[in-house]
Amino acid sequence: MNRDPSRPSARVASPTFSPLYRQIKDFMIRSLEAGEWGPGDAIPSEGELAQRFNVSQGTVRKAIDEMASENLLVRRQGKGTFVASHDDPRSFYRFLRLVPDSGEAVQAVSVPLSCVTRPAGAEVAAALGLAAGDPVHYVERLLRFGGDTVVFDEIYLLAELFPGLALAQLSGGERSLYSLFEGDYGVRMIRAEERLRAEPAGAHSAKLLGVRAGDPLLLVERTAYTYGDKPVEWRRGHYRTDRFHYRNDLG
Amino acid sequence: MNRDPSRPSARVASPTFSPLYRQIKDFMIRSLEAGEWGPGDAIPSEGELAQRFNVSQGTVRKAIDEMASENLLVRRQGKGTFVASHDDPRSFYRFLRLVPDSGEAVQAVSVPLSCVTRPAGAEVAAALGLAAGDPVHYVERLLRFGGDTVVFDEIYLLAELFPGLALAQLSGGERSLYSLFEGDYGVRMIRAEERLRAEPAGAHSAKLLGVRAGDPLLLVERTAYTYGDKPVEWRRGHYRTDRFHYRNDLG
DNA sequence: AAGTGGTCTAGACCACCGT
DNA sequence: CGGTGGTCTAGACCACTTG
Repeated sequence: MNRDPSRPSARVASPTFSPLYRQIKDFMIRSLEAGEWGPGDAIPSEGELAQRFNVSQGTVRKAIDEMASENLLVRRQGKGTFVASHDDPRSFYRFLRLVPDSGEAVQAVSVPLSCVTRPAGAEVAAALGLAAGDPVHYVERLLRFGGDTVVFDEIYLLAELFPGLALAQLSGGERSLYSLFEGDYGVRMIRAEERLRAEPAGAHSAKLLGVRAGDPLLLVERTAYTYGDKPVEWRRGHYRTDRFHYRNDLG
Repeated sequence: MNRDPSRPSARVASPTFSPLYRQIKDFMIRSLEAGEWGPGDAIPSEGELAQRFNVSQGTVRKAIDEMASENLLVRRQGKGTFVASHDDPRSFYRFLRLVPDSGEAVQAVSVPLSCVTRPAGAEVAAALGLAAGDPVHYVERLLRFGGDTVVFDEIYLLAELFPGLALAQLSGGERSLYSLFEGDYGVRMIRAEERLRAEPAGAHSAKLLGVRAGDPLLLVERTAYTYGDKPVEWRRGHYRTDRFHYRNDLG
């Protein structure tokens, strides 16, 4: 990694200075982005990476530490370090904050209703960094928790990243959508921003969720990003919150 | 810190094993809890702590790293490490996720309406770990953003921790409540859990927020904790979300 | 037993901050 | 300038997992 053996602390002389471990981290993120290591795979051991980059193990360690804290990698003592995957139950509920008011968590089941490709409207285009009219997939689906229909989602996806997406493939049922996107299209959701509001139920939402039009619903708008902070999905979720609530921890 | 100089990696032989840096962290948290270092104060330098605990600087560093990532301490390069404070603008908005839909953040102003002491109801007692009937302070207040009244809060506080709390002291205006609690009563809020729902506005909320009864509001119930995960505050916030929204990042 | 991540040390130098 | 945190090294040993 551009090191001069004669000066242990030498760094790349560059206008945009950054510490060694961060350069290594960036390099590794680029490797993830390029698909060199796929979700669930083990990456090389710390020792091997240290040799490869010609730095000490502690420096590699610090790079991996940061990536693990950003949920890009998962460390498992005695086994190795692995690329995070939405299949892993550990990171399964990272993007679903809805929990039942009382009692144990029930498995969420996704019920896709429709899937079409159409030109993006102004709002969707802005959220996804597209021009109005660019093609997006539009998916409607419900989320059920043991018989209760709790969420109605309207989901917009960059069409170019999900070629041929159709209703049939979305019927994974218990598999999360992000797990499916990751496995079938190699698109990994890294982080998301959500905006929450209260809204009166529209006629369509009310019917699907079994409430009266005008009843209060929790509106959750989400933009999800892959590597490189590229927005890939925008969704509008309508949540029924009489028996479930959205849980958030302020650390 | 119970080390044996003849064995560099020696640890305390104890049934509840934990690494050295974690023991040091726990010790420092107890020091914070005991008020040895107050909010805003500088703690001793890494080198001095290393000497005091008879460990290497790297070990102290790792303890401090964790505490900094939990927002208990704040590092400032070249200056030192400081006890986090709600006065610090950096951690000012850590517990307020409400932001205007568009445009820049406006300073929030707190308008206290009432402050009384009364016995806790069942729900409040459960949230605060009290017996029903134990005394709590009950505070009503509004949150205004540049003329807009956006939030109506009903706040319950452990009475024993805030002796003599009265309406007059709450009129800090631009100071956050948590900053006031920390400065006037030495009670520092460390973390909080929130539960979000949509609710129809009640008559009281509707009047205060300038909406019609039955209009959808965002209901935010929060339990806030001090050191030792001790619940200290429970509040129910009614948020008007037509021009503001609750922002959440899923990392 | 071999391989991995996790902890700990001792010491060096760098970057930033105040005086 | 001296003091602080920030980076980096080289090497040791511990704890966990697998064969």
